[in-house]
Amino acid sequence: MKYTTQQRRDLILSQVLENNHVKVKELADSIAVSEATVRRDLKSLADDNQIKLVYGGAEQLRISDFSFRAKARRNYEAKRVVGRLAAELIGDDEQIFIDSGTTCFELAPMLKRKRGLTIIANSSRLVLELPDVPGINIITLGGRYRPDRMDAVGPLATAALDQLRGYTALIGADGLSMDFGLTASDMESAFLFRQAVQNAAATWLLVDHSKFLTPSLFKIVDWEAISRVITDCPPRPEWAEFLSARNIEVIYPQEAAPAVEGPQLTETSPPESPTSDHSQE
Amino acid sequence: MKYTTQQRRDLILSQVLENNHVKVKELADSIAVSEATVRRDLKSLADDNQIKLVYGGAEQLRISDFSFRAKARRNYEAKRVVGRLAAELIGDDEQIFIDSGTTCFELAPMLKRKRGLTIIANSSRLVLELPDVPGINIITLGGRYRPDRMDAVGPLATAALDQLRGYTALIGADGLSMDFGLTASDMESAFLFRQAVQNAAATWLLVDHSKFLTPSLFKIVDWEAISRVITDCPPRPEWAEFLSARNIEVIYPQEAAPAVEGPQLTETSPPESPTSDHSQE
DNA sequence: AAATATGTGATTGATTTTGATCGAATCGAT
DNA sequence: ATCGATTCGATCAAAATCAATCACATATTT
Repeated sequence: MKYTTQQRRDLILSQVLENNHVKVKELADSIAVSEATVRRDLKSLADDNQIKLVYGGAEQLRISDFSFRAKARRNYEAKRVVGRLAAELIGDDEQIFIDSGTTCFELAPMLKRKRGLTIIANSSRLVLELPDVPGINIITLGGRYRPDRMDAVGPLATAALDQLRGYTALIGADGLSMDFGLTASDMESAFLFRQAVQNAAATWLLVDHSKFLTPSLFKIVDWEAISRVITDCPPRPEWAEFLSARNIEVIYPQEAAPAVEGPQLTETSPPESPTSDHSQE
Repeated sequence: MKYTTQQRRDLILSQVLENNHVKVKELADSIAVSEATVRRDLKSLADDNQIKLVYGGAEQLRISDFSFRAKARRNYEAKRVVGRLAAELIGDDEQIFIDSGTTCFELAPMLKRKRGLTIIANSSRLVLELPDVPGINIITLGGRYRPDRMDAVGPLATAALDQLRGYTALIGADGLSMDFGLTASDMESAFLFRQAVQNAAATWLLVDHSKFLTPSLFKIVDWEAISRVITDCPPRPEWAEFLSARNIEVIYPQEAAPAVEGPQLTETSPPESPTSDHSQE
């Protein structure tokens, strides 16, 4: 597999962020390029103040938004698949709320072609990622800003949300439980998203398959509030039955992998993703 | 499968937007056209500022706030001086509102040492620049987000501001006029800052000397609302008299030269002798 | 139908990136 | 401090990619 320079550097950067430390030798080995190239890449990243060079390799510079970036890299491809599916279901001239999690974050770049879209968000990181095109209106929620998560929560955020109705809420969840509903590991996010869902005209749940395994601490909402689940592979039979019994539509990729990026899906290795050749959906 | 040129370019563009980068080879392979054609398409898209070319392919272009940077560069040193002066006047455990202009922006990095500070802001740009230290609480105002200015305005912002009182408002202005008061070139900012000033316990005006010359279009507030003016050099006599008559405290660097056009103050401590022989401008 | 315009693919020379080599610098252990 | 083993940085040839050009096919206009 050959990468462009940018792709390779991006890959190296995520390696640095994931593990704190990388070695030139290991990188050269894992990406199948020469050590000279790896050194050039590391030098370039260091010049951009993205990493810090150390003897034998490199390590990350600051811990500031490490947690988010590390989280975002986890199941990255699965989240992208979910994001793309969700984007396809969003029409022009709609109003949507997007939560501040990493899954919904992947949705942002896919919205560049929409027109007349209104996006409500409490995450600065998401807003920065949103396209700056005339057709898209962005509404941010204020509130207590949390630098590590780059989002706003608290009474002010809730109050702002209370001024808004009729949108479609797109939320992720850290965990799912049949009897306890959607859960998050962060209390304030959970509270805010609950409010967002309650005011929404409809709510879609965006989760990758890993979320079906591990429930989290704080409840967001019950299953009654959910009208659609968008995920990256077909749910297990018991989940399919559970969701269908509650009249919740489940959406996942229809076995057609987009032509250009078939081999990318191997990272998380979801159950049988047939790498078909060029087939349009 | 045959595409028209436009269809092909749309397809390529969405590939670039969805994946972060694409390679010429893969695109040529996937769409079944020659690499020359793909390069022409990429070039065309790049000419339209839709993507960025990189060696081996293309990637989506990063959001750049060029306009903001260009503006911030103007009178940069003067703004830094004003920012530092203002920071020195802010005690621990205070609450301040900071406006979204470039002058107040320079204040942000100077607040690292403060403890228990609460900062209210409507500018993402500013919030990103604020130090991420435990002692500082940040409150953002939501509202209609303007990507070019990276701030939030409109009814939601005003409503959020109405929940807050008792803070000190630090605002800049694009222009000053003795009879018309503080003015801004942007209507929505002017409206929001007026609200901020009206709810504030005290208001400080942060301006560099150039603002005393040119009034702008939209009025923010009258001089009655201002309790302090922080600037980079002593005001001209008529302004000094005007401000003193209104009981407005004027603050400027002690060792600063009288108001002159052009020569910027040196970064740390300007020398007492303002007559640098090669005063070039 | 002829002429024109536009788009495509192949070729060629220029440019960029990569990999290998070698001396210099750095680290760890004696 | 000295030695041995890595690692680094610079240099250069090879490989990959790019930009320009030309010939040909297709669509559009006259």
